[in-house]
Amino acid sequence: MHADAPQGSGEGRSFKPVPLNGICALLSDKWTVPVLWRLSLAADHRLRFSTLKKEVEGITQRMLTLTLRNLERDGLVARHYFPEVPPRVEYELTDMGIGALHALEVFNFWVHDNLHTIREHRRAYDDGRL
Amino acid sequence: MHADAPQGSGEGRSFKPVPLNGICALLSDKWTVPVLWRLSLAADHRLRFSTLKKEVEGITQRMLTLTLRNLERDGLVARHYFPEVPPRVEYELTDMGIGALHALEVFNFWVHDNLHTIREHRRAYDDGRL
DNA sequence: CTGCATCCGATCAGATACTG
DNA sequence: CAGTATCTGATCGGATGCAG
Repeated sequence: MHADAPQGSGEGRSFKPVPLNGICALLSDKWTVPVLWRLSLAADHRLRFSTLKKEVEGITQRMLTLTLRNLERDGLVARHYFPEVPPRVEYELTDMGIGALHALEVFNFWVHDNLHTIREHRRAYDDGRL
Repeated sequence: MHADAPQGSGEGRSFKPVPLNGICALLSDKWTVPVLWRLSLAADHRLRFSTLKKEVEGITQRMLTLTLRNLERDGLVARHYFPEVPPRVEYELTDMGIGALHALEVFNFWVHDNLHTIREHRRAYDDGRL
């Protein structure tokens, strides 16, 4: 556990000052997390393009293609092409992709726990602004 | 520990399907994490506007203002105004702000551990594309 | 089925100038 | 010092049409 890391005191692991920028951009891409998430729910972490398009709420074909390209480029997703007719393509979550999702779990829980409070803050703030 | 959460099996905590969207947007705002981070490094989690502007690498006045407004609105940062001449304003990380940063630690470590691998994947992918 | 190309409106973010 | 206002180029993302 590294519950106190921000202070940078000796915790066995030297704490690098926000390397988040750059790679973090990947996960702020609006569709990357939903896509990774949907893949993680599949039995073998594999889904076809068309399935993803259907089941990732609201994504367009263009955005799904771009998102998958970036994820493939970064090694979070593997692309499997089957030259049949009609063609079939499956996308598979790699081990690193699974790791990324796991690394976001704690944050996910935090959001879940604090969503209500944040919403209230927003309402209070907006009320004072009218 | 909830190392297996994505499958949604009973782990004591019901796993909500990606509530990340919406609030997650906050933290994908490019400047929010750097600003929160810089505040967390201050002795009492407080810094003046001008200090932040100087020490958050590359941020413009406009973006700093907007970022701080959003963080204040969400309750992650508190604004303290001192009506002196010249005016002074301090921004303080709230407990919730500290919590948000902690919730991102695991991801931060993941990025640190995988940055090199991701870069290599990118290079390999880009080479194949020329 | 999968995916690329194009057009186009909406939003983002930098630079600059001005105020209490 | 700590903002606000405006202008503007860049990027994002949706819609549509076409191709292997």
